[in-house]
Amino acid sequence: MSIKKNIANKLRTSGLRPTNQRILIAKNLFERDNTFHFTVETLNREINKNGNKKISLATIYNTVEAFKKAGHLKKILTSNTKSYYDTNIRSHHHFYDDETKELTDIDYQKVKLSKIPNPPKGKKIKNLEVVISLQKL
Amino acid sequence: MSIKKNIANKLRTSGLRPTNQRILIAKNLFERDNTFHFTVETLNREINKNGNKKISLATIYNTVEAFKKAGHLKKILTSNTKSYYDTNIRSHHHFYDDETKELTDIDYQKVKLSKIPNPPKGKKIKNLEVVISLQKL
DNA sequence: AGCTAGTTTATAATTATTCTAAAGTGAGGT
DNA sequence: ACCTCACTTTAGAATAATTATAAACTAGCT
Repeated sequence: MSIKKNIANKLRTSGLRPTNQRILIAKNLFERDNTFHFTVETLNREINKNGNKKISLATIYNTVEAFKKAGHLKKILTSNTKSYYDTNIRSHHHFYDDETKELTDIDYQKVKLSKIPNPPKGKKIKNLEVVISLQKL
Repeated sequence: MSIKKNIANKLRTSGLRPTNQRILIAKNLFERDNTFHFTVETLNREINKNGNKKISLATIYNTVEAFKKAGHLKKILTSNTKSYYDTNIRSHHHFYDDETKELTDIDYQKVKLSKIPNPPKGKKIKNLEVVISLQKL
């Protein structure tokens, strides 16, 4: 099956109509060897770089949000004012370099929590993330 | 010594000239029984609520940033597009309720990490924070 | 092929933050 | 107490990130 058909099916099973824009964005996000950390801005740049037909920024915002809702993307915690997303949706942790604003994954097995608190009543834990902020030596 | 004098000295020793605005903001932030989680918006509302003379938003931004630099405030990690600050500067962790955008402290001893990664070379760890995102049961 | 609800688009609107440059003020010296 | 001046504050403009609007487009039916 072609990549395009493959992606289209993935979208369909997520309840998302496989439009050309969504397929193109999905191809850019998910057909990668490594996980991808991005903002709407960098994703847009990436798409244009590959010589594709330009996609409206609003569509990129909508699509990224739709992919997040469908569970294909995760929002990353930062102390920044713009939103970062991650194609790695497994529970995992990050280094965050405050100077360069660069995010890198931390290997899952490199962090071990021996104790975590109970959630407040009426709530359950949706996600647990460790962020280690870095600075120059 | 009066509260005002006390705050003025704290500011002076941080290299910040104790202006009326800074003293008023500091009073609102640090003369509390509990730690305070806030955004510039909520802080501004708080100040106005107490019947004080209005402070320019730009000043609040400047002051909060200056207090952060001086080590009196910490920026909190969220998946939000606006900046949250915390008057609790000790290393500690948070619950973050994605629906209500509410932040609460997690008792330091309620989280234990038994393993953390080495920082990348050339970098050292500035801060480590665990954020537990919550959702409705 | 035609219909329709879901999608995309350019653009406007909104929100959060930073910049600017003029007016105000704390603190040291007189 | 008064001067001076570097540091602050201020209103408003500028910028940046995101969301809303409403007209045009299109995937997936029949």
